[in-house]
Amino acid sequence: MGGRLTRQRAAVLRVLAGCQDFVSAQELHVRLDAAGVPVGLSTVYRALHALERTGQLDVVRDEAGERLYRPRPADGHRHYLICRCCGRSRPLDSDVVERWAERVGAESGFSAVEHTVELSGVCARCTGARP
Amino acid sequence: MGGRLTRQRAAVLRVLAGCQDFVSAQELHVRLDAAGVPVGLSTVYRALHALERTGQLDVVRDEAGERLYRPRPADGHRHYLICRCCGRSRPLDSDVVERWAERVGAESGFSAVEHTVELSGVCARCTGARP
DNA sequence: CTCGTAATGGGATTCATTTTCATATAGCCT
DNA sequence: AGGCTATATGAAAATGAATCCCATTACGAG
Ligand SMILES: [Zn+2]
Ligand SMILES: [Zn+2]
Ligand SMILES: [Zn+2]
Ligand SMILES: [Zn+2]
Repeated sequence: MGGRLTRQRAAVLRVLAGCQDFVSAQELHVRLDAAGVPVGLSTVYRALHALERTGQLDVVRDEAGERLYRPRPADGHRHYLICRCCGRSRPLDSDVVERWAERVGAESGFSAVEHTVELSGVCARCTGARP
Repeated sequence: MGGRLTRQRAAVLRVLAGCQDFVSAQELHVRLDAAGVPVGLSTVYRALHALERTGQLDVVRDEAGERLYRPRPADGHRHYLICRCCGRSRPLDSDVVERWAERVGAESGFSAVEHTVELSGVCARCTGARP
C-alpha cells in the first residue's frame, strides 16, 4: 500500500487476513474492536479503499448492495460462489469467463473494459439445515 | 404482474418501455413527473420490485451501488456492456457464460445457484469526447 | 528531536431505499 | 349502479451504508 504503516492499517490487514470469507466494512470495524484494536469506521473504509485500489482485495456486493471484501490471492482476481444463507464462499475456476470477457470487450469498441462475475446459491450445509 | 392494474403501474410500465437504456428508480420517478403522470417514489419502487420479481426486468448496479433497471426481452435474461461515462448499454451474447455458470453451479453442491455478470467500459463516442 | 504532512476519528451529512399509516381506489358482488 | 373490502398509493419519517468535515494525532524523513 502506498501510505504510512500505522497501527490501524496494520490491524486492518491482520484481521482481514484472518477472515476466510467475505466481510463488510462494518463487520470488520466490529471485529477490530473485539480484537482490542479499536479503529474508527472512517479509517476502516479508507484502509479498504487503499487495499482495493492496489488490487489486494476481491470485492462483491451482497443482495442489499453492501460491499463485502476478501483478501485476494497473489496471482490475480478471483470470482466466487457465495452461500446466500451463511456467507461461506469458494473461489471458482473462471478461465472460461476471463477469456469470454476479454474477447467481448475487444470486439465491442469499448476501452478499459472491466467485468463483474458473481455466483450465489445455498450451500449443502445450509440446504440440510433448512426446514 | 400479480396485482391490480392501476394508473400508476401502467405509467411505470409505459415509461420504462420507452427507455432504451438502464434507468434508476429516481430517474424513472422524475421522468414520470415530466410525462405528466406523477407517481409517488414509494410506488415507483414497489412497481419495480414487482416487475423484478416476475422476471420482466434486468437489473444492474452502477459503481455507486444504485440499482438500474431495463426491460428484459421476452426470451430470458441478458447481460450487458455498459459505458461508465454515458450509461449507454448493449446486450451481450452470453451463451458461454450461461453454460459456464450452469456447469459450475451443478458441480458445486450448491442449490438455487444464480449469477451476476456485468461488463463496463468506455464507449467509442465517450473515448473520443474525452480530452 | 523537530517538523511537515499524512492519517485518524467522532460526528455530521448524504442519499438510495424502506417503512409507516392514513387515505384512495380497483375490481368483485349484489 | 352502488357498495365493500382487500389492495394500492404517497407524504413523511426512518433506516443504514458510505462519505465528508475538521480539529487533533503521530509517522517518519532529515
Ligand atoms: Zn451456507
Ligand atoms: Zn475475472
Ligand atoms: Zn459512453
Ligand atoms: Zn446469465
